[in-house]
Amino acid sequence: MNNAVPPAARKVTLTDVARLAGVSVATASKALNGRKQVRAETRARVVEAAEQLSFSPNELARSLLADRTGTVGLLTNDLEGRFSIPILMGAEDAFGADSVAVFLCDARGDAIREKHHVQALLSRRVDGLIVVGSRTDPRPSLGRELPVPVVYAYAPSEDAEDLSIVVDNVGAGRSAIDHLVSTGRTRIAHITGDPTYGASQERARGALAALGDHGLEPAGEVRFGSWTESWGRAAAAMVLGQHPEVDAILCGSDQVARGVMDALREHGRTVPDDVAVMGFDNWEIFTNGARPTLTSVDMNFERLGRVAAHRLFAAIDGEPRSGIEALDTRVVIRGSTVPG
Amino acid sequence: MNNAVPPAARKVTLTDVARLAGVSVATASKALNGRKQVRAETRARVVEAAEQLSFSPNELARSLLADRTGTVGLLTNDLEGRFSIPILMGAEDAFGADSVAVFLCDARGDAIREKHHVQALLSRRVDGLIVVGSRTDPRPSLGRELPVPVVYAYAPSEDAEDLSIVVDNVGAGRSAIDHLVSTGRTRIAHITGDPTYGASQERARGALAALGDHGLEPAGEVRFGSWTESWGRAAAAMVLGQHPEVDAILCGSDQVARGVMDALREHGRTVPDDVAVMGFDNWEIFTNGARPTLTSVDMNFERLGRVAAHRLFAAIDGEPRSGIEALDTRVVIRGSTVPG
DNA sequence: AAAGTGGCCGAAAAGGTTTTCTGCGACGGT
DNA sequence: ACCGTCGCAGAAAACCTTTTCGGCCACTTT
Repeated sequence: MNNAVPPAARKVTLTDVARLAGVSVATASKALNGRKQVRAETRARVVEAAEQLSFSPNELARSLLADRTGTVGLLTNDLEGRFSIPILMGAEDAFGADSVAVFLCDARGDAIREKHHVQALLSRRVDGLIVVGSRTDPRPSLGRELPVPVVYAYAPSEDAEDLSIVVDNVGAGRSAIDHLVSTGRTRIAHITGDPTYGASQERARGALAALGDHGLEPAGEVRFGSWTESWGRAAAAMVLGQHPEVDAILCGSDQVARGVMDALREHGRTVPDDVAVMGFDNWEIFTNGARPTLTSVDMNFERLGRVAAHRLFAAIDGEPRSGIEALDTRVVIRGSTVPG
Repeated sequence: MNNAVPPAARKVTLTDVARLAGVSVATASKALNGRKQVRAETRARVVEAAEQLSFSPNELARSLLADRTGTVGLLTNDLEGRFSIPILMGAEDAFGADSVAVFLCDARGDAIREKHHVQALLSRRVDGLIVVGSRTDPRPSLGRELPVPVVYAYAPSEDAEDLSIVVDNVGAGRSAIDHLVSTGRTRIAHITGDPTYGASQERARGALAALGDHGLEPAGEVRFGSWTESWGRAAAAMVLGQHPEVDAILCGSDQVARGVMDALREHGRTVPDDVAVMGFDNWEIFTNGARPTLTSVDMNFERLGRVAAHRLFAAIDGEPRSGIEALDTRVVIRGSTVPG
């Protein structure tokens, strides 16, 4: 009947344990940490005392000596965002395994606030930082002179000496086209989102390159707009008007794809038989709600977070890297490109 | 040309500052902390020395003395979830203002992992905890004997002695009906999600109560299913078959509402002229993508996070509360209930 | 029996900061 | 000229843990 959560973990210190066990603090410390310099019987007494008092060592004091705190800072810029969260989960996952705690900060895209947070994290002596961007476009470096390693995730640092882990958007565009072509499509249009986003440009570049490799011409220019369903509807209507022969539409995001599918249905085209549709991001609330369910390119954000965390570990352990590491993506095939 | 981020923040300690300023560490400390026991000229010298070395005080050492660390733990159970994130943002927001850092932990719904995380947080001497649930249903308490205050957010604790901040789902159901009735609707159906969720039950209860208050009968039984678009489509078809006179459908979530709107369009009913549609959660990617845009009940999650953070502050400062505090919701009116 | 060996434990320092208390010099008042 | 006061600076303790080093004892070896 011992409580898992101690009644008074507050003030109980190693000194108390030592006193109860009738030994010195030094011995108590060694006993609890498995050092070899202590007799089995003594160790048992100390362990029992510690349990009885539900002793929990003060990590602050421990960190002060070790100058390793076992904490890292996770600096994000859009906590509400579609991208930060899975990355954050992956990182939390990779860290959480061992005894690392994660400080979460949201700078909300404000450079001032970001500097402030970095300072606060440094004063808490984090062992490292992961900086998560909200767009794939390069972002300013935190600087080379930080006392701890930094890994940039999703949005790369402008400084090539920093280490950045990003998604291969060009490759994602290529693999999307490859998939569509492999299902026999040849008259492919591309409707995407905000042209100021690096992601839309890179995906389009990859898609066009792959079309070229297959000896195909795109069905009309790439259509940039916004990352919304309504743009998808509008653009799809335009494509159907100008290129009625179209047999596949690659969409810059799942939301755009939803709009496109709506418009296709209203124009009497069936998916995937008349026209195949495909999105990016594999946001399941969109892909699985669609009729038919939506094929999409998964950006593997969680893996990105995990990789970033591992690279940070390596850097903390003295194995720094630099440059941009692009992770590949994966096509998740559903009903919108291959029949039922 | 001084770098905002110091070249060697790593090892510079108060002792270094004191030496450079030609004073003792005690005086340096007092100078930097604005204590009154130091001459203005001396203070200036210390401050200058600190800046020159870009000194950043070691919070660990400081916390060790103060037994306030200025950190709190945020324990969530679905980091990917729709609910945790805004709550987390609100909390981060409320904390971040001052100099509080947030430890983020995701227990992934596993009680063992949760205990583990609590222990880890306590050993890092957090000043308090916020526990965010993934469903509105009550969850087991962490126990009364924790050495720090705890606030439960979204999912209340089973122990009434704990303090829980939740959303008023019953009130949300009522206000939804009130809105529909105020737009002249009288034949109202309710299609909602998973019946095992407290949220669906409570919203339904509130909706039925409000209907009664207005002297109205619901158009058929409440239809429970799942929180998906496809359920919305299926249920809407059933409602139209059995109650063709229906002039409004209240949906248990925005996703369900999207499905319902799809089905209505396919059955030739226009929204909102023939049938008004309304959702819960005000998830903007769904509400704004819909045609017409979707009226929804906003659960004010961010405010919930902020309130939880403030209550935690109060508790840390010695003003604990207990019981369940329900926050009200707010109807966001869009095109699906009132013509554009 | 003296010297050496090994096992076990405790004293003390270290880590960086804040706070309390003591001390020292200058100054005003008588 | 002496005493008390005041302003300012420094020494030291405190927070909690880990680690190094020295010491003690019992035992083995010659």
